Order: sequence, then structure tokens, then C-alpha cells
Amino acid sequence: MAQQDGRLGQEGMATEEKDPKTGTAGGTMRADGNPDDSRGSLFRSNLPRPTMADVARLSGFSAMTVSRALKDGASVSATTRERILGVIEEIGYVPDLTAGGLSSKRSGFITALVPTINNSNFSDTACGLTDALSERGLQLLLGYTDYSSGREEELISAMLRRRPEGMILTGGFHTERARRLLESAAIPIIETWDLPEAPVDQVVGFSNADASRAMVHHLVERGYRNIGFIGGSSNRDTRGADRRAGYEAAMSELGLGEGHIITFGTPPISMEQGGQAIAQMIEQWPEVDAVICVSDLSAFGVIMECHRRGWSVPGRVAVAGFGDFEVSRCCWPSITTVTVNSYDIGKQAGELLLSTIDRIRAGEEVAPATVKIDFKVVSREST
Amino acid sequence: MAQQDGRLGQEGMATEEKDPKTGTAGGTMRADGNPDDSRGSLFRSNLPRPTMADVARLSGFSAMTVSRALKDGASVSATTRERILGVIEEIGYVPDLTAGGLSSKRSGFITALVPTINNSNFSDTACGLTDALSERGLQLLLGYTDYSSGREEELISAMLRRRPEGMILTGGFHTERARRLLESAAIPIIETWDLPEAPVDQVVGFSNADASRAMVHHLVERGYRNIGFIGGSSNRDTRGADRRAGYEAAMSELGLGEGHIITFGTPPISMEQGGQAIAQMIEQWPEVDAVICVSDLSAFGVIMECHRRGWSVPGRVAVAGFGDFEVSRCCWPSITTVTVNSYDIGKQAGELLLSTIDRIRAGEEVAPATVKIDFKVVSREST
DNA sequence: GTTTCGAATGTTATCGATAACAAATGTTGT
DNA sequence: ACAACATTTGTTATCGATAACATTCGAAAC
Repeated sequence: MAQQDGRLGQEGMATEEKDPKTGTAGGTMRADGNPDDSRGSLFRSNLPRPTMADVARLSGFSAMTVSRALKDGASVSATTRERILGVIEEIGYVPDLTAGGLSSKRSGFITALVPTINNSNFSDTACGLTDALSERGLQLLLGYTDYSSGREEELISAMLRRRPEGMILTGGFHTERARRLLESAAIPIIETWDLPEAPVDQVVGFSNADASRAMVHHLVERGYRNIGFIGGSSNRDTRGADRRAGYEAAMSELGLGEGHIITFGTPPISMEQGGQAIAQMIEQWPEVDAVICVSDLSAFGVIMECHRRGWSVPGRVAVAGFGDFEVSRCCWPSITTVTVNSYDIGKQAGELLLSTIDRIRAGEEVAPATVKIDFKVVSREST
Repeated sequence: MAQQDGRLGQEGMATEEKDPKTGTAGGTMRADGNPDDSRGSLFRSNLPRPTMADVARLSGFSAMTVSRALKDGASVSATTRERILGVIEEIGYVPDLTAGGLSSKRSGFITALVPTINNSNFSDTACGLTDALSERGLQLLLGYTDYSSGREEELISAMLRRRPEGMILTGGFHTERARRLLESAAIPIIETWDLPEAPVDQVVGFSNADASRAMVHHLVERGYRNIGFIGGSSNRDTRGADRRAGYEAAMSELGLGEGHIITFGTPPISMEQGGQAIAQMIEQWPEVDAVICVSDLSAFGVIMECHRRGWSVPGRVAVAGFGDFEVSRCCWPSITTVTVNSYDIGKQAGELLLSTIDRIRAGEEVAPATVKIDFKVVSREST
């Protein structure tokens, strides 16, 4: 009880001096530390934090009983639990999951790797995952690969050191070493946002090629024939490549020729790049009357560039996107797109992972499942 | 060496059957598992993974030497290290950071809490942080609070169980219990995106009120007088509230009256909500000739709604945003906004955290610093 | 009243690494 | 050649929790 005295000591919290003029319009980014104010940092001292043994001693029970009092289904009498929780509150004990995990061999982590978190599709998926996992007290270790399979490999290796109980990946392309690491990790893996031909384990996704194909059909139904495609230079973004492949396949199936493709920059291709791409497209193939963009963001860039150049959308050229980002719903004209429930991909992946973990732990043999997520072409003003 | 045999056994990876028609345009989100394919899941078996002791035995050295061979600055002979790394590669040993951290009392984690990851400002900050931290092998545990201080408190409590070596927070408002938890955690804390009056510890941010004030000045310089403000209903998003306060202060300082404020929905306020808000604004105060929006996203919604209604921007009404999102650069008219280097906030926070950790570990007394990040009004077509 | 059983609690070993100290080996200077 | 020291390696204790088994105690069953 004496142990933590002094650590929580009150420190003077000086009021910040204000300088309302600083930084008002002008100057480049600047940052200067001014260590001249006097918040105390005593609380950062390296005194040992209370452990379960401290709680045990102070409450008069054994450490094991304390441990049980903190678990849900454990057999502890109500009065005991109450007393223990009282002590915990009093001394501010915070359990150390690191130690617990080492002993129980359950880290409480799930790892998820996405290409980038700065894309509402993937961040929605991450939210779905978090929601599914947090119900069971699992934490999400999130990493982003920047669309690089090399970085993915590094991340997989780094994450596995935390002994995650499962891993969620985006897409079906991984380096050889990554696949080896995953296999010897011996944990459930779920690949998402894709339907890989040779999955590592389980899958929650959809066929990007089919979605793209569906969009071509939609445009053809509405009378467009000279349909172009705008995407990033591939081999990094395999989902983008699949969409392009689906476009090409559909064009040839429908006897509409080879199609017109502008590839541009490294993924994710930005709004600005979409604008540049449409200019190039129209210059090279003036007959193009519709374009499919690899994502809504580039589609939006296309439309804004058309505005600038006085090309009416969809009059001069129709524009379709992918992903149903908020901007495509809100912009004018609103953008025809392929909608996929990104949040749901995460939620389903999380739930599948949980049930798989449960079943493995129960000793069942789990046959890897593939959960197909529906997509849908949403027709809006831009086509 | 025999131990891990069989775990890496080759399993049949059956090719997925394809069904290209499924999901083509129509139907609501559906997901059905089809566990009828035959990927093997043998590799998921619960055999024990190799440990450092295994590496030690197979290489003929002690576990301690293996541990040193994996550290950077440790004294091991070149041949020894080579031999050990060979064994590690051969048996596929992956170190367990959990165990290492327990022993060394360094978890290798930093926690960051943001309001939402689905906002490029915060995800950029998260990227900056990751970049700063990964140089030192630290991993980021990311959580999102949904703009709720209650959820923040829960997350802080949950994250502290992982014994992070530092924590990055967004904003300066925290519950009492959260502050207590942070103090007794005795680790460096950095609050970002704000300049709190009573910081917990260190700060990397800017004054949202001042930024907003600067925007009012910008509009006034350009001749606007009836300036309105559109934001979310406050008390959750304190940065949004600060921006509103700065707006109100500037209006009254400049003798432009109390201003006209539309508050709308819970933050983050969306593009759609921005559209609804401007309609309400113009109906209620037709004399308004300029609006400042709490973020670029709502500003974009405003502009699109103006398009729809035939109100020219900036002719009928000028529009300003906040945050310099990509959409504001690319849309037409492009949006005048306040630009803040979000990535830099993360990078600086990460570096400050690292140096603080170093100095504390070296036994130095660290005076909490405040790093001010510059912001800048960027004038574009919408004003 | 004894037996039986189940709930509540305690004891000991262990998870997989690293710190701290100890020992062995090699190297340099005179 | 030998002290003095640096480099490399090994030993033991430990981090903070939980698993597995052992024990205690009281209530129900006969």
C-alpha cells in the first residue's frame, strides 16, 4: 500500500502561455520545442508498478485467486471478488497482459494488414474487424503495406513475433517467404477483398474481375460502346489489376474490341492522377464515350477535370468508379460505382476468425471456408 | 531438428471453383460460407513452435548467446552469429517478443489513439508516427475513440495492459479517470492536434481557435462580411468546438456581430450533412456571403449542394474548409482551407516520444515540451 | 454421523525470453 | 613470459501472470 505513494504526487500544471498571433497565415511548417514551461514530469519516474502479487498480499488472498477474480467464468465467492476488486481500485493495479499471455499462450492479438489505412474502404474494414474482435477482448494490431508485397513480408515477420492468434490479409498475392512464414505460424489466416486462386487458408472476399465485368455490362446496357479504363500501373495493386483484367475480358466477350487503357502512376491512384489520365485518354482516343476508373477517387478526379475542360458528364463521356466512397455519392454528378460493404468484410472476417479459433481450440478439424461478399453496381448520374 | 518436422508438411491447395455470375448487380449483401473446398489446414495444428532453447541446442551454444546473436550491438563472434542465424533460418525460428518484453521490461509498443482512422488527417498522422517509430523497431498499437471520451478512457485502460512505452493522444480533453490512469502509467504521453491549457505531459499541436480566427481574417480581407460557420454539435469534437470558438471570437473582435452558426449532427460531420447545413443556413440567414466549415469534407458537401441549387461559389456564397484534404485541392471550385501537415504531427510526435524515452532511460529529468505545428490558410477558388 | 461431492482457495511449475553476474578465452604491452 | 584487460560465452535468477494439480471446507445425501 505504501509502495505506490509518491508516484501519484500532485504536480503543478502551469497554464500554457498563449500566443494567438503565431502561425497565422504564412511561413512553412516549423516546429520548435519550448521546454520553458513547467508541467511536472515526476509521474514519469521509473518506480515499479503494482503487480498481482501486491494485490494478493494486500487483499489477503493468493495471486491465483486474484487472477480468478479478474476472469469471467471463474469460481470465486462474491465477497472475495469484491474485496479484491476493492484493493485493485485502491492501488491502481493494471494487469499485465504480456505476462498473462506468455503463461496462457494466448496473446490476445489479431493482426490485420491492409494496403493503406488512408482509404475509407480499408479503414471501414478495419473498423468492422475491431468491432468483431473487441467483443471477445481481442486487440487488433494494424499494419499497412503500401501496396508492396515486400513490405507485407516484413510486416508478417514482425507481427508474428507478437504471436497473434490469427491474421487478416488483404488480397491473395504474397511472396514465397511470406507464405512459408504464414504456414509455420500455424494460426488461422484470412485473405480478404479478393478470391485468390490458391488461398493460404480462409477467404472473405469477392471477385474484382467479375465486379469490373458487371460494370462493363451496365455501361453497354446504357448504350455506351467505346469504353475505356483508367487504372494504376499494376503488379502492385493486384485488385486493381484484376479489375482491369475483368474489363478486358468483358470487352472482348462482348465484341467491343481490345478496349482503351490508360495506366498511371503507382497505386493508390489519386484524384489528381485521374484528372491527368482522362485528358490523356480523350487525346489518344477521342471516340471514347465512357470510362471505368479503378476507384471512385480517380473517377472523381476525372469528373472534376471534365468540368474544367467543359466536357459534360455523362454527355461527352460517362464515368464509373469503384468502391462507393462518400465522395461518389455526394459529388455532382454523383458517380456510378460498384458498392461493396467494406465494413462487412471486416466484420465477417473477424467473426470467421473467432469461430475458427474456437473450433481449433475445441480440437475440431476446420475445413477452410470461403465467404463470398456480394457487390452491386449502383447506377447514378455520371452514366 | 526433428521437432518441427511434419508441421510444415505440404498440403493440397485445391483451386477454387469460380462462379463468375454470382453477385452481378442485384441482391443485398449476402455472405455464405461454402466449406466444401479442400484446402488443407494441417498447418494449423497446435504443435509447439521452436524456441530459443531449440536454437541453442541445435547450434551448440547457450540460449543467452542466441539472444545476443539476435541483438544489434551485442558481442558475439562473427562465426557464432553466422552459425546461429543458419540454424534459425533452417528451423524457422521466430523470436517471441512477448517473452522478451516481459524480461526486459520493454514492450516495444507505443499506443496511439485517434478519433477515427477513416479521416485522412488522422491516418496521415498515424503514418507519420509509424514511420518515426519503426526506425527503432517499435510497433504502433492504434485505437480509435469515435470522438468519445468514454471510449477513450476504455481504450487507455485496455492499452495500458500491454505496457506501452509511450502514448499518443488526440486532443486535450480526457476524463478524470483517464488522466489518473495516464499519470500512474508513468510513461511519456503526447497530446496532439491541439494546444491544451492543462496538458497531461508533452504536446505536439496547434491552436484550432487561432486557425479558425485566421480564416475569418482571410475572408474579411477578401471583402466578405456576413460570415457563417457550419460544424457538428460540439462537446464531443473539442477541436471542432475550438474552431467554432475561434470563429466567434474573431467575428466579435472585428465587430461583425455574433455570427451565424449551424450545428449539425455528431462529428465527424459528413459531406451530406454539409449539404443539408448550407441549405438551412441560407434559408435562415439569406444575407450570408461566406461560410467556414469545420472540415473540408463538409465544405465539399456545401459546394455540391450549391451546384445543385444553382448557387454559384464563391459568387453567391464563398466556402472555406479545414484540413486540406485531397478533395479540396481537386474539386471544382477548389476549396480555400487551412492546411496542417498531418503527417508531420505524427512524425514529430514520434520523434519527441523517442527522444523522451531515451532521456528518461538515461536518467535525465525531462521537462515536458510543447512543439507547435504551423498551419496556413491556403487561398483557392472557393473564396 | 459418516460419506460424498462440489465450490473456493492455495501451491508449484512454467511460459520464453533477458539481465546480471561469472567464467573462460584471447590479446596486448612491456 | 606474465600481468592486465577486452572479448566471447555460460549460468542463474527473474519478469508477471496462468495452468494444473492439491487442498480445504461446508453442505447435501444416505
